[in-house]
Order: sequence, then structure tokens, then C-alpha cells
Amino acid sequence: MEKESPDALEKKVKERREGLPELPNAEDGKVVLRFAPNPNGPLSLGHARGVVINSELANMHDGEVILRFDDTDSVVKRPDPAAYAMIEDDFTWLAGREPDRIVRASSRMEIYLEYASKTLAEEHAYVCQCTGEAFKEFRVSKTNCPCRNRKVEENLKLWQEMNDGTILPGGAVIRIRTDMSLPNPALRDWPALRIQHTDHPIVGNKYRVWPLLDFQSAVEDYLQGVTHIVRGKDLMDSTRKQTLLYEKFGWTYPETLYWGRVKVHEFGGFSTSQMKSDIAGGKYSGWDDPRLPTLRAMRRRGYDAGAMRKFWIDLGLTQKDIAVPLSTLNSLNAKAVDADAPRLSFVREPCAVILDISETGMQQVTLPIHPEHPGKGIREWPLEDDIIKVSIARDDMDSSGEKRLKDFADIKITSEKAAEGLVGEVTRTERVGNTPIIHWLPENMAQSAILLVEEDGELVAAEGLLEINDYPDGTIIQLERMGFAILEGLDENGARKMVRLHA
RNA sequence: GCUCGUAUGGUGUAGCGGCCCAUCAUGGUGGACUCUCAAUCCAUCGACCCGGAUUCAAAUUCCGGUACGAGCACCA
Repeated sequence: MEKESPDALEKKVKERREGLPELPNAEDGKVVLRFAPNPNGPLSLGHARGVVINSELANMHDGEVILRFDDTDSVVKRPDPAAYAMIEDDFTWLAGREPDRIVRASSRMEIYLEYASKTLAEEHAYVCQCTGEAFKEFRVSKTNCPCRNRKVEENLKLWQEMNDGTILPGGAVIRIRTDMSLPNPALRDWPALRIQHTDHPIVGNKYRVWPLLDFQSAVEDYLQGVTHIVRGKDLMDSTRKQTLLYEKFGWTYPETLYWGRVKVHEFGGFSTSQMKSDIAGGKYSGWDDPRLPTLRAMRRRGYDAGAMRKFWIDLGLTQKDIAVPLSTLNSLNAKAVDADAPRLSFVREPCAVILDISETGMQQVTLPIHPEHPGKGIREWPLEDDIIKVSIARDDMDSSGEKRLKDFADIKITSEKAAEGLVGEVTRTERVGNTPIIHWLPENMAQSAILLVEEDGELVAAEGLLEINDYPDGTIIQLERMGFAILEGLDENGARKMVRLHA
């Protein structure tokens, strides 16, 4: 009765792991992750990895994701008050749900300062008044800095002076007392808080001493009960520094995973601060300028959140530094968007051709809305007169000879009338041979339109004629022979506006 | 300089000592289909950084080398 052959039994098929690997030491339902951007601008494609990985991992383990704004620096990476809401919005769009908790570091300052004075009181830290230069020498020579021996009372007094403004920025810093002979120089008495008198965009001048990332993040992860941290491998030493602090308090450090650097080839050199100044300088129209790698810009162009999630999940969670072409994302996005994208004809830089169609006997042309989904219906282009005027793209005029107007007829250009345009002649309506197919529009089906497209870094508004349609704004369409675009209202001249997505 | 990390087809990725003459995706090539330069379909190309060691058996473990990357900020 054994139906399977012994061979089949031995040859079990090896399963390929789908999606992300399971989190180590994860108890379903109790996992807490966090995504912690600096709110100095909206999220970009690079941040998307953090949103996707963390939210996906939380989904897999029935856990929570915290969106934490690490806004403790008001000098180097100054927070943008408008960024908080943009980031929440970006997060929700990409993750497909809202973060379970939202934490703003700047509104938790009292807590951080309390922990800071506690580390001082318990001799886990000290006030260091050396200059950065001076301390660097102690660090490389593995020698203790003189401030290290200060008594607790003295430290507390200086701490007071740091907080009341007596000590100016740069005058002192709080260092965690680790061990100056540690082999890894990055860990030797690392700085935890510094003085900042620059007003904070959200909380103003209320605080004079602000925590650095390693301290703020360490304390907050503990308070929030974060169980797993996924971060860039450039933060490996942060993990080590923070673990040293956790040990002092008797806390257990979360499981930590790392990813390597990713470079998306087409979006090579964009940083949030660079984009910000370029927008201010008028180089870009705003955060949603189609040339930018921000989530807002990509969303505006028609990128699908699910495709973007798949993109990052497929790249996985490895520590390799990788460079991926945008075409990989585009390929996933095309798959996500194609089935719902109605086909339309767009004639860029149109030129008119006069045609006598009386011999064809055709009164209308019918085309599918989507060639693979006939159920979506058809498009009908009425051809009302014997002499009609059609438009074809200037680019399609380049080569001479016959052309086939898609789904209609083969034509050839016979002459040119200065006023009216070109004059053509229908040679046949049936499809024979392989006459090059071009797309076109009859005059009564054409409305003026512009297509916003990036060409060599410039945003070009390509003028042309779009097939008349009543799809609402935001509809992703496929322009036949050109690629995907999204409908976006009317421009100042009343022309239908489109933004190009990708091929 | 010190410390840490990574190395599988063009690009990503799976692989946790024998199911591996290595997975999947993307890409390239050829073909089929198609009144879109899209989509679909079929076929095909193409990789375990190098050298030792352990083992009956290594992409998988260990050691050394090389390459690349990161940290050593009063940024995050």
C-alpha cells in the first residue's frame, strides 16, 4: 500500500526561508521594538528600512513598535517642528498601521536628568572639564583624566552649575566611568551628557544639559521595556557602551541585531540636512519633489507601501554593506501596481496628422482598459468624420515609412500643409506584417496634459496630449509604451497634470 | 594606530557538517505570445575571497591571510 517510492521519501524538498528570520529569545506577545529617527526632516527611503524591519518583526511576534523621536540635539541636527507629524504619517503609511507608542525624547528630559544625577551620585559617572582635545590624549594613552577622581559632592556641585547655566557649553561633560584601559578606545569613559544653551525648537530654553544618544537611548530603552533593538552596525560600539551602563544599574540589555549600510544607486548622495538646505535654496520644490528619495515624494509618485515593504524584507537583515539598484524596487512596484493601472495614451510633443478615413469604414476604435483584465472594460474612441485629425509624438516621426496607429490602421505621411500639419494616408486597417506600432490620439479624445518627469536631475514638465478620461486624482495609470504615472490634478493652465512613476 | 564587523552568480538573498555538481528574486541572453518598448510564458547564463587545519564528509567548524566597511564626536 506504500505509494511513495523510497527515493521520494529520502528526497525531501528543502524549504527556503520566507521573509525575515525569527528574533532570538523572543516570546510572542511580549516583544517590544523601536524605531528612533531624528526628526530633522521627513522619512526617506533609507529610514524605510527601519520602519519596515521593526514593524514586520513586531507583526511576526505579535509585539509592539515604538516610534521614538531622538531630538536631543538642537545644534548639529536641529529638530524640525514640522517633522514630527510628517514622520508619524510616513510611518503609518509604510507600516500599514500606527506605532503602538510614540515617545519624544525632548519631553522626557526630567527623567534623563534624574538618571544622570543618579549615575553621578552612585559614582558611575563624573563631571569632566577637559577639552575634547585633552581627553582624546587620555583616551589614546589609556590614562585617567584628572577629573576622574573628583568626589561625589564635587561632581554634584558641578552638575548643579552645569544645569543652572554657570558652566557654559563646552565647559563640562558627564562621562560614564568605565575603564580607561579597555582595549576598545570607543568605550573608555564615554560622554553621556553635554551642555547646550541653544534653544530647543520644542522645549525652548528649559534645559541646559542634554543627554547624548548613548545615554538617552539606553535609559529610554530600559524604561520602555524594549526587548530587541535592530540598528545599523555603525552603532555596535553604542551597544557596548550602553551595556556597560546597564551593568552598573543591574539592568539586562535588549537583544541587539544589526544591519549593514545600504546604498540605493540612484539616490546616492542625499542626506536629510542636505535636502533641507536645497529645498530652502529653491533647488527642489519641497520634501515631495519627485526627484527626492523621501517617502513623501515616492508616495506622491505612486510607490506602493507593500512593494516597498517587500523590497526591504527581501534585502533581509544582514550585516553586509550592500548597493542595490532602484530597478529592483521598481520591478516589485510594477507588479503591485500593474493590475489596477488603466491604460491610457499620452502623446508627448504631439504633431497633428490629417487623415481621410472614409475608406476604412470605421466609426470608432475600441481598446481594452487593461489587456490582461478584459473584465475592466473597454475604451471607445469615436471617429466621427471622414477627415480626422490625429496626434502622434514627434519622436515617432523620426523614421520614415509606414507606422501603425495602435489598434487602428497603418498610415504613411504623404505631405505637409503649413497650417494644418502633416497629411497622411491610411494604407490598411488590418494588421499585417510588423509595421512599427505607435500610440496616438484622435483630436476629440485628447486633452492637454503635462507629465512631470526627471531627466538628468532636472524636473521636466513634458507637454503633450492625454487621452480624455475621468479617473480621479491619485489614480496610477500606465501610459502605453511609456510606463507608469499618477494623475495629479490640473496645472495653472488647466492641463491635466501627471507625475511619472517608473517604467 | 586601536577596536569591531562582513565576505555565496552582475545585484540582492537562502543555506547552521552529509539532502548543495547550492535556493529564490532581480538582471542578461534566446524563444513563445501579444495591435504597448509593458505584462505573461518557456528555456538558458551565472557564485561559495585565498591558504591551511579538523572530519569518513565543510559554503557550513577552527586558524592565518586578503579585501571591504564601521567606531574611537560635547551628531544621531
